[in-house]
Amino acid sequence: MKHKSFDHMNCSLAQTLAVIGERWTLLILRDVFCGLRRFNQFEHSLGVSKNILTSRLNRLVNEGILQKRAAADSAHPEYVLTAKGLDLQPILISMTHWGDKHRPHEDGARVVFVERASGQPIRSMSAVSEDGRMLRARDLKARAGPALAASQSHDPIAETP
Amino acid sequence: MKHKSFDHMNCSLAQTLAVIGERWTLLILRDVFCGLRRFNQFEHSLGVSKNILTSRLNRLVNEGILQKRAAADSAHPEYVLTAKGLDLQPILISMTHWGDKHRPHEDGARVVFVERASGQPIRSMSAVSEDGRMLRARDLKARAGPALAASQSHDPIAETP
DNA sequence: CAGTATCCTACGTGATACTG
DNA sequence: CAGTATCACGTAGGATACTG
Repeated sequence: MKHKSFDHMNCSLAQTLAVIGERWTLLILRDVFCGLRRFNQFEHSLGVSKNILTSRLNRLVNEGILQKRAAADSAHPEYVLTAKGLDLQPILISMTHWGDKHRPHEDGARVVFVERASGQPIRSMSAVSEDGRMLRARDLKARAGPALAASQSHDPIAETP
Repeated sequence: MKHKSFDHMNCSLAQTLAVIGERWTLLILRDVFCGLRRFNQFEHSLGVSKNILTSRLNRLVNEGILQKRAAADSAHPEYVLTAKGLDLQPILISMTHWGDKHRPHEDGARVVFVERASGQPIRSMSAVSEDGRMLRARDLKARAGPALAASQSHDPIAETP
């Protein structure tokens, strides 16, 4: 009667959740994306217990999302994103945009993602067609890929209100 | 000594996690995006207990992400996405893309998102500049917005490996 | 500072029986 | 079919003391 694992599900979303689906994990990653690197910093930023933080960091290292290494200037270890971890950024940004829009702060945006070179804010996250047009949710359709044999393909969002 | 709630955090990502951060919630939403609408369908698709499913669906309805209504053709209730729910799509797609890339199935993609009109697959999710260029993770920077008063703005991903 | 090591709680979860 | 209602269980989570 253990908790069911998502690992066995043949679903890319479930696979992702199996890795970053625990409560604190995405908040830790947010901090890493914001430039925090040390155990100490995470602990104070999040107010999370040491044992949980340890466990989550180890998990992320084992999954190849973070790399643990000795910092250049000090003897203290630090955690930095791998390429695999950097690839999580669209997820983080999408969630941040959604929270900003649908659970807004009265003073406005809490964080703004800008292009490093120009300082200009990015567009809100959206699906984009091959030739670069922004697509709304109902312009899309999910189709079963080669790894999903005989699954009936429902029409994703036909006639939503 | 309760579990800490994320609600009070002044962070858009935490706000989002407070709503959709529980284990089953995103999988339920995936099913809704894939066209499932009825209690029965979710139950069989996910293999989740009725009580959990009930609780999650109620939560999503209360948050304004799903709308519960009587189906046109039958007396059975059905759950459909609201506009607020449809806005979650970039999150779902981002997570699906990540899972497909970093925990791949040997046969290839499990699901492909295509443009409804053309049938052509969409681009992989990415941040996009105001003038439409795709931006990589390290091209971006997070800046504190108006609602984040005196928070020190670390440099997000300076010199990651 | 960066963890380990304990101990404890309660929430998320699961199985199943029951109901309109 | 679409839930409610119980009951039981384990894991995430939390607090704190301790260590190299």
